[in-house]
Amino acid sequence: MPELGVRVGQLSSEEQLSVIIFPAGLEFEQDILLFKVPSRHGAPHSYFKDNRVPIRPRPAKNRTLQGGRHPLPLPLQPLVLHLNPMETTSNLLSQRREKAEALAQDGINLFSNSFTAPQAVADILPKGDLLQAEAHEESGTTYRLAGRIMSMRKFGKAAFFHLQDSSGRIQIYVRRDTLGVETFAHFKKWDVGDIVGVEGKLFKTKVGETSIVAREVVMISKSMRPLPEKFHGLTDVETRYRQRYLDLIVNPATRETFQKRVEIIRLVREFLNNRGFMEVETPMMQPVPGGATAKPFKTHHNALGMDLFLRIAPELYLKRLLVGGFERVFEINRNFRNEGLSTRHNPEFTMLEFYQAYATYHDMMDLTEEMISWLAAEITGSMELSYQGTPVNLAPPWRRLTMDQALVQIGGVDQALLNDDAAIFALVREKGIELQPEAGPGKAKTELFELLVEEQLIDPTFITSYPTEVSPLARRNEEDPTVTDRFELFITGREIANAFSELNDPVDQLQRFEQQINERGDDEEIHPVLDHDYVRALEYGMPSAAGEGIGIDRLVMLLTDAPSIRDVILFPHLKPELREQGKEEAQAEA
RNA sequence: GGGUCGUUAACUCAGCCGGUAGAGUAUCUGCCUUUUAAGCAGAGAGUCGCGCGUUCGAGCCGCGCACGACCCA
Repeated sequence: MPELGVRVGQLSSEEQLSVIIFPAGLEFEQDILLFKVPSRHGAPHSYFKDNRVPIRPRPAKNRTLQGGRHPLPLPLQPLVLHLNPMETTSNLLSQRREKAEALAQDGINLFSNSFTAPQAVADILPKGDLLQAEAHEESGTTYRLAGRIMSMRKFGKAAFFHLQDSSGRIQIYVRRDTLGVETFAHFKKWDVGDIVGVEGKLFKTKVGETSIVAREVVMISKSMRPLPEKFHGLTDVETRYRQRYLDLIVNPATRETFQKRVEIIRLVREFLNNRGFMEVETPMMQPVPGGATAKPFKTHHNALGMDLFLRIAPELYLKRLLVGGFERVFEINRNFRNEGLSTRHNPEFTMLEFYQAYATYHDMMDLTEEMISWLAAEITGSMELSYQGTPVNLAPPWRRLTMDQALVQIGGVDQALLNDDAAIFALVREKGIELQPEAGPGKAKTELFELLVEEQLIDPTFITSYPTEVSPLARRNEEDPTVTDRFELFITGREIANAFSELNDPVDQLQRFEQQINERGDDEEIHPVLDHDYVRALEYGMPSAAGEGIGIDRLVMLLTDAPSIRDVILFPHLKPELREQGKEEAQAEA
């Protein structure tokens, strides 16, 4: 077996990178060449197509491969292969391109802008409507539809396809003797995935499917890529998240989920507007990230020469509006937290916050119960639903427990321990929870609650009387200052809402901010900075008030039975996938 | 951050003990004017995620990396 040398040669054309293969040590007069597409990874990839032995030269210009490793059955005589780039790159994409070019050469506009004002499929085909038309017979008015071809059954001189628009799907019947020979010939180059316009009358097929027999068909946008398979669809979750447009095209359930999401947010606005709340917009970029304890994203404003933070909560701005005299305000917008990702956490998520003057957290509980049970009925048609196989009953009234009651009744903690700080710390250690040294008994109780109780709260449950220690912005309870007038709402073991009677005593607020900073001051990532302006605002006087935050994404998950927050966010954050980028660029170059 | 699993044709997936990469759909060619997972006949299509190693030989074994899913922290 001869030794072989492989050398990366020069581009023989714009599209071909040639690789010269020659038996090492042999004299030869003619280059032996080989081909294939340049890779964007730097190293050209090539292989010897005839015998399928891969050769992978490195970017390093010359490299000798050991003979024994690569038993290439190369002839000792020089060999010249001429490979046509069109042949070697033949694939689905180029086939579509060729088809499109053929249509274009026949004068067909592949991206026509002239088919306007179509009707909606749903207007023609209301659900359950049985058409009056007799089978096999055209009747009624002419309809005009536009949408994407989702399936295609071609015959020699006729075809059926399904057209999908944002409202639904309808079958279209195409015949050569209706369209004319020329148009039908063009039509036969249409593919699943193309966006087209159709005009024609209704009829019923043999098996009774209401369809439209096309009198006219127009190409609106030629698709250059094949859609995922019709039967199994697109199931790869990574592709579904990265290429959400594809997911939306082929998976009706995805479309429904996001339609429901939009509807939920619309209904929330309606609910609050009807109760006199006004929607406001407060800064997403804040010089002092406040209103929650979380790691913020940092950015920089060049002209002002200052760092800004994407907000972790709108709370402090909304309460400034209470000071300003807007007595009922709400905001639905994104919050950003620079923390881990999970099935329940996305770095940006949508939060509803609302504030009502002259109200208490008890009013918020009533309002929340009413709003969410109403939403469920509107969206799912029932207050009893199933989340990931677990039945959940949202019908009011909802259970209300203090944290201590929940620890005893659900967590199985001995009532006697609750007023004994030492015993609580002992139990925490016994459960293997690690606490910061400065953590007090309130923090310890909260940790126990999260461990022992939280995930068992399936049906909606308000947990009240949160320790003051873990509630820096909430008003103290007037009878027991160690707890606050606060609740969190849990459904399916997850926190859905957090609300409290607002702290409006500027002296108390300043002290709590200072205490927070003393505890967290060394944590640069949390950036605890005292918001002096907020304290100043309180000094002017803020009405007594209650406020609440509801995680919209988690609420949508609940009402759409979505297992992951990524299923209810159109474009969830993913790490960039280099391989895909490479493919795209290679294709763009080709 | 740790563990488990996954990554093979455009899509959905097989691939045994390490021995020339397979199917269905999609695509292409031919036939086909009521089909609907249309049908019949034929054909083409692969960087087996990436890299290194072991081996005469790696989709398969080892190590590392990337991306994703789930669980844990």
